Amino acid sequence: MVEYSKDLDVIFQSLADPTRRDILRRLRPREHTVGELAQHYDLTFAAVSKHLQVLERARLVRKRRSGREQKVELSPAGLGRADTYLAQYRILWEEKIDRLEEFLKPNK
Amino acid sequence: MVEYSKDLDVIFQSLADPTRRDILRRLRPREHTVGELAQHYDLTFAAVSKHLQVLERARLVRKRRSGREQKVELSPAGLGRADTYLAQYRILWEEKIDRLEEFLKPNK
DNA sequence: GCTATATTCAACCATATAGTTGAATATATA
DNA sequence: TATATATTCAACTATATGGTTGAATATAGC
Repeated sequence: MVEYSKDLDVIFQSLADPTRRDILRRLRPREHTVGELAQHYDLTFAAVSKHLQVLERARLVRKRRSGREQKVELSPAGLGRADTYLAQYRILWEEKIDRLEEFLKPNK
Repeated sequence: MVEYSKDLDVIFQSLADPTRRDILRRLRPREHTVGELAQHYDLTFAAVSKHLQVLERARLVRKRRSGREQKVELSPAGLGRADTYLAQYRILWEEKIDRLEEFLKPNK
């Protein structure tokens, strides 16, 4: 009865947390190690590590080992999936905004 | 320390539930009453009503009373906000896909 | 091999969330 | 006004989530 798409559950759930969104923001320009990321938050290392696991399950980030560190980078998979989902609704709200602009336009 | 944006918390939290995404899908072509929506789910009326409250707080839907019914329709506000957020990352994953296409292209 | 550094795992706790049931409210109609 | 229909509210329950602490694992370097 419900179009059940577990991947969207996990992706949107991941995006619903401000610390996780902040991690994504930091990863935008470049990859970071887990430790580098952890420094910026008033949380335990373990808590940040768990946030990264959540982001990884959602395929919003990827990790790869580099010596004793783990390098974390953005992954386009999850972000693309979320974006594709919202694209279904994009026409709707763009058209509403168009109508608003039309309404605000003085004349012609 | 964290770019805290409560509206995105609420919007993505709303989108993380399959029943709520299904409700949005049903509202795409036209508005529905709460009762019409509730019919489609194996949940109590109250449960569906609560899902709608969550969607409303996220400004993903709007309700307006019409006699003893409540008409529910999509609201562009929340959807637009989520879409704008993801747009920051769109370049990233589109460029990754471009690179993939480039890689797959036979030659030239 | 021993020790330090980087990260994860396991167990636990508090709070939030999705669901229920039954009562309350709002409106339409006889 | 009384009754039926549509919806929400309140109280409660079970499970999920975000956090902690302390132990475990993996790798680097002496």
